[in-house]
Amino acid sequence: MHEIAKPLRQRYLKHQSRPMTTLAMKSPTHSSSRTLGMPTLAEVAERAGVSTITASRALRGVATVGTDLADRVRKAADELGYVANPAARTLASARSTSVVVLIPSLSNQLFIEPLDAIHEVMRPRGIEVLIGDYHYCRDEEERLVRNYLPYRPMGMLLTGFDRTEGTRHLLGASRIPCVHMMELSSAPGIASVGFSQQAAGEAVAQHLLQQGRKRLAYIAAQLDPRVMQRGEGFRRTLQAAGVYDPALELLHPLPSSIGLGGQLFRELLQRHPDVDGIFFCNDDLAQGALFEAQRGGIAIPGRVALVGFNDLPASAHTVPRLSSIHTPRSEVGREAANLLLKMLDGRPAASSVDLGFELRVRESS
Amino acid sequence: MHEIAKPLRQRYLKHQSRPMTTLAMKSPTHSSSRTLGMPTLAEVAERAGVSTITASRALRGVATVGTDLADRVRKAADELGYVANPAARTLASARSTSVVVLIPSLSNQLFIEPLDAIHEVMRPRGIEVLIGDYHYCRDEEERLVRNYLPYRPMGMLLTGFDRTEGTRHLLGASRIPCVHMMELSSAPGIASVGFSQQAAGEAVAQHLLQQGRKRLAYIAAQLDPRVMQRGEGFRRTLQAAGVYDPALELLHPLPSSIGLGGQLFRELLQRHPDVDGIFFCNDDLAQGALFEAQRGGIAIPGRVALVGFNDLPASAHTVPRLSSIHTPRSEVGREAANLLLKMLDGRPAASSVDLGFELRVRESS
DNA sequence: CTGAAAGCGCTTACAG
DNA sequence: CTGAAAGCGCTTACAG
Repeated sequence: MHEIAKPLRQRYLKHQSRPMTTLAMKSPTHSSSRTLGMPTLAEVAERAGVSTITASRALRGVATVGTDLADRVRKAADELGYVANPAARTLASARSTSVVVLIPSLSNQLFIEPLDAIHEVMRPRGIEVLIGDYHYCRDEEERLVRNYLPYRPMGMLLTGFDRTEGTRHLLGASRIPCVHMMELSSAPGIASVGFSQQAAGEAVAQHLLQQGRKRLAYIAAQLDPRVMQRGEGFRRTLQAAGVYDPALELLHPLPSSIGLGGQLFRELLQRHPDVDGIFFCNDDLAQGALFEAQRGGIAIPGRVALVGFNDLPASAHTVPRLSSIHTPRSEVGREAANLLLKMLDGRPAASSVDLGFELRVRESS
Repeated sequence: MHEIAKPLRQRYLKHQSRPMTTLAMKSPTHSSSRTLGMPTLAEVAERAGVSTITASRALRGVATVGTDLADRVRKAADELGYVANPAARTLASARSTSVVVLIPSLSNQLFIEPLDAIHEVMRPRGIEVLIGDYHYCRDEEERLVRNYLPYRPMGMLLTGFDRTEGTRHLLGASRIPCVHMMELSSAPGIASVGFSQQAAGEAVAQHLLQQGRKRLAYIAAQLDPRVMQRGEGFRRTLQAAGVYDPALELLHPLPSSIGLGGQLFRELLQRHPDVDGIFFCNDDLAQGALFEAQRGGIAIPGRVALVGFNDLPASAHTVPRLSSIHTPRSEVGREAANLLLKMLDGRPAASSVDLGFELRVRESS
């Protein structure tokens, strides 16, 4: 379609034909493609009657500039609608204003909330956030790190600790400050914000045990490190209580979903009709089980108690309402971002922030 | 402007005075804070025994470089682990490799899918995507545009057409190629990828009418332009059928949610017990109504038929399964990204891509 | 096909 | 407190 291609070409010509208007006396010969027609620092400086360095300092709020001069510069910048060119700034200062966030999946609602929260703290500070989705693949994470490193991000926000040696090495060599989200590390010098996945699994097991349940199952999907840690906590508690049965662990590698939850629930009950309590690694699985139970006339929690994880929005509303572990996902993002900012400022900061979790017992258990 | 010309000329002299030494003997005095310790193009060029321009061209795949030379350069770059400095590249070429995506809300699941799809097409091409969440606020969108413009993005992906005069003006003056998502425009020169929101509303009304329903309501929240367009299509069809009753429109300004859906459903039935069909502007509202009906013993679709919008993941699984308009959200993102890429390449492209929608009749209607 | 020159728009480092 | 000089690491524009 010509109607698109044409305008683009014409636009380019337009640029060439109006160089003087904005840029006072810049030599017209090469103001075409290299110049962007935007006011530069030099123009601001000229208008304010100061040098470019002074203008630069005034605009950055460097204290050494006299208030009167600074005012003049700011006024000139305003009048011109000046905004600093980030590329020039980054090149000259060898310091970018971006932060990279690496998450296992953009399509998993779970990571949107921290991501959103990170945006909320970074954007108002003029920091861009570059997002990397590595699709739960460590090699892809390494590739992302390699691709983003040249951008010299001020810092990185990573998910968990499970990465390749290569990634670890790249990150270490780059000396870029990193904060790890969702899991906790006690290692000194490793910044992390999250909660204990294992303790959460233990809490669910204890709760179910207290309800007098004995045949307890774990249904999980995706099987990332955090899912396994939850399972570990659950398992240990059952073992300690002497009711652990490995046959009641149903682990599926596919992403968790409502549909998969229903399916795994059916399979489990078919094979082990005596199961009386199930812990799901994520609420969507549990919700699927809930719907499936309703269709099959299986009483919840009468015959089987169900407990989910993450407390997704629907869980407080299903029939029956789903018991779940509420996880502080937005808080993790916000605090991780704040922690990174503190580290960048050289301000004192805890290296490990445990935000905890909360078991919300509702109607399904 | 003299203070600009001067330094430049002098810089030129400096360049001349240390042309060959390039990096091998970089004066150690200033390799501290300004230099990043990463290999530069000049180092690659030196190692390959060519000029920096040739190295630059070879690495960018510019055809004019001899294959032998190009190979040498690539080899040198590999050995050095060279990656171009994006800031320098952007500054020199006045062309960035970023694309800005502006969405009304990051916390609304609806916009994650297009965003994800955009990432999937842009990232592999080395294009960064900068995300702007304007919280359904036009003024905030304008602020975002103002803040992102200096980054000189190659293009912008916008949501819908409802924006301030200021935003429109900024965008127009910047001449940055834009693609609009979710809604369609027939205006020439305006690129859009989406579907007809109004037609979708009409389709729901027709479906409900065909089921013999007569007292039809519209329950909506958030009330963004697309929600209103759906309502408009719904309303018109009811009017044409002579069954429109304005009292059966329940519009709520808060974000849509499951909880709100349940509440509005209850209110509506209380005030108008004879309602026999409801169209919800989003599935979460409809799901909330479904749960509420179940709790209140209201037969669905026996007493009231329910139809949602967007076909969110849970809708195919609820009891009863929810009828809904399936919208091509990922496709919108993917096609919008592809369209933008085509425009940037000057390749022919349709200016308006209608991806349609699909009414999925399940058990609730 | 290849390169010497010039420059992109800033900031750092050094003086005064 | 202010500024002249130098440079960040690339690419464009012009020659040959």
